[in-house]
Order: sequence, then C-alpha cells, then structure tokens
Amino acid sequence: MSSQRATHSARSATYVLDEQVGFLLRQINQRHGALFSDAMGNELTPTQWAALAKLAEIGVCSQNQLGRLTAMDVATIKGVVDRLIRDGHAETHSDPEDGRRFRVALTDQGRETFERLVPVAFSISVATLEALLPKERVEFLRLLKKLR
Amino acid sequence: MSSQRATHSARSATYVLDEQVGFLLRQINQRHGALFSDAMGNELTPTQWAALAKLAEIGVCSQNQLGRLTAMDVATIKGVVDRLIRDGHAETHSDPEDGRRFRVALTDQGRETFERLVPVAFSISVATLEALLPKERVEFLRLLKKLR
DNA sequence: ATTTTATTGTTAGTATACTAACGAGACTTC
DNA sequence: GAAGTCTCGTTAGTATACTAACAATAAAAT
Repeated sequence: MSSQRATHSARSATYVLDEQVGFLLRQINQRHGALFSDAMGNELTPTQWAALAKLAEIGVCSQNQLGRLTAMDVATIKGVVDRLIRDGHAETHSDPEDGRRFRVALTDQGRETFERLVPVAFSISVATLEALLPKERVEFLRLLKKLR
Repeated sequence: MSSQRATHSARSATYVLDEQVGFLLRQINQRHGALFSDAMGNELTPTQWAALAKLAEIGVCSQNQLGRLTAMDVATIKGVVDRLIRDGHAETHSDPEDGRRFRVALTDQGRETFERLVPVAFSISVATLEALLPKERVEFLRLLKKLR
C-alpha cells in the first residue's frame, strides 16, 4: 500500500487509453467503415445498406419500425430513408389504416441493388475479421452478440 | 445442390443483417456511447475524453499528432481540440521551432477534469463488458487489439 | 539555389447519431 | 365523448467522421 506502485495508481497513472474497450471499438468501427467504402464505393453507406438489407429481409414496414430493426433512432432513420428514396432504392406510400404512418418498401432498383451487393457485403464481413483465426472469428461474433 | 436450400442461398436469402460484424459493432458502439454519456453527463464526449486522456498521458504535442494518437483524422481532431479549448480544458501555443505547428497542452482545469473523471472512465469500461464472464472480457479485449 | 515533396492546419461538404421539442393521429380510460 | 397518453414522423441543434481541396511552412532532391 505504501509502495511506489500504490502511489502511482492512486494518481490514476494506470489509465491507458489504448487499453479501453470504447477506444478499441471506435477504431475497429473505423476500420470496418473504411473496408466498407472501399468495397461499396460511393453507392451506399453502412447504415443505408443496413436499411436496404432489412427491407429486403422483411418487405414493407413503417419508417420508425425500420429504425428499430436497424438500431437507428427516429431522426437518423429519417435521413437514411430520405436518401434511399432520393437515390431510387426505396419508396413510401401513406398507410390507409393509420394516417400517421408511411409504408416504406424497396423499389425494383433497390431490390436489384441488394441482390448485386450481397456478395460484396459478405466479403466486407470476411475482410473485417481477416486478422483473426477461424476459431477466433466465431468466438468474436459470439461475444459481440452477447454484448449487443 | 439441387435442394431447396441451395436454390435459397443462390438467391442471397442467407444474408442476415443481424449476423454481420459491422452491424453488431455499430450497436455495441452505440451501447458504449449511451453508457458513456450516462456516466459523464454532458461534460465530455468519448472523443473529447480520448484527446484529454492522451494529452494527460503524453503531455504536449501537435494537433495532427494528437489526432494520430487518438485515431482521428485532421478535420475531426481540429473540431475536438477547438471544443476542448472552448471549454477550458486545453490551450495551444504556436511552436517556435516550426511555424506550421500548434503545441496543444492541457490547462490546469483540464488536468483536474482528467483526474476527477478517471474513475468514471474506468467504470464505463467495466459496464460496457458487464454482460461477459471475466474470462470472456479478457478474450474480447485480446481480439479487439488483434483487429485494430 | 530552386524545385519538388511532405506536413501542418483550415475549410466546405456530406452522412451518421444523438437530444429535445413539436404537431398530428390513434388508443385508453373514465 | 372528452381527456390523457402513446406513437408517428418532422425539425433544429450539436458532435463525430470522412473526403477533398487549399495555403503556408519545412525538408529533400536536384
């Protein structure tokens, strides 16, 4: 307790930024983003792809629900859907059963884009985990899901 | 090969968003961000904290080098340093040895803030990994560093 | 010594990602 | 059926995070 080490740690010298989860997570997110835009070009951003893929998976749904399914709050999903519509990938129609709702759906172009980019998306997932051994990749994904 | 499953996968139906690394990473990043602002309040953002902690760790350095050490590009680190200065945590002086450079350093207030928030920062790192077993936490951090 | 190259910091533009507040519609409850 | 409550989408504001282009300075190459 009276050692130098104790004095040291009492002065918070043991906080090393490069050891903190948050800092590491941010960097890996950045790396993934770089891989993503390398592979996808300027066609779609990661969040736009997420919304596109989720729409392809489930079909039609409301804007806010799409946000929930893709982990975006209402303000963020609005911008993403706006840009998908602007670029011809999606379209909205007002819901006859609920005056507040828009029904968001893919256009034919959006579906074509999805089909075309699925292999690219897979390759990005692979590239992101390239530095790990096969066993480690499985374990990493398991831990990610546990942390979600 | 001629089974329904093969037909299915040929039409890219096996792409499930919730299984992709990038999507999972984004969500965990979000979770960490929420924990961070819960614990830190509005005082500092994660990137501001990263810059503050790195400055506390290494002392004085140029703005761009600080960016490299905290994984931010030149445009991002500029905004972060601007806000640290605005809030009284840091200050800059022009470098007499290099007319292009600013020497960024913590103010006394910045150092006090750092010392005060170190325990909070530790608690955020702990809370982020709360869902994992002790062994899994170590393994997760190891894999993160390998992926960086 | 001059030219080229590299680095430093700035600016403008776009896209997440959050908070907070808001109006409109739908649902509950009394 | 009127009041309160919830949900839906919008808007404004702030903070990352990137690209691209730019001017100023410094270092290297010729």
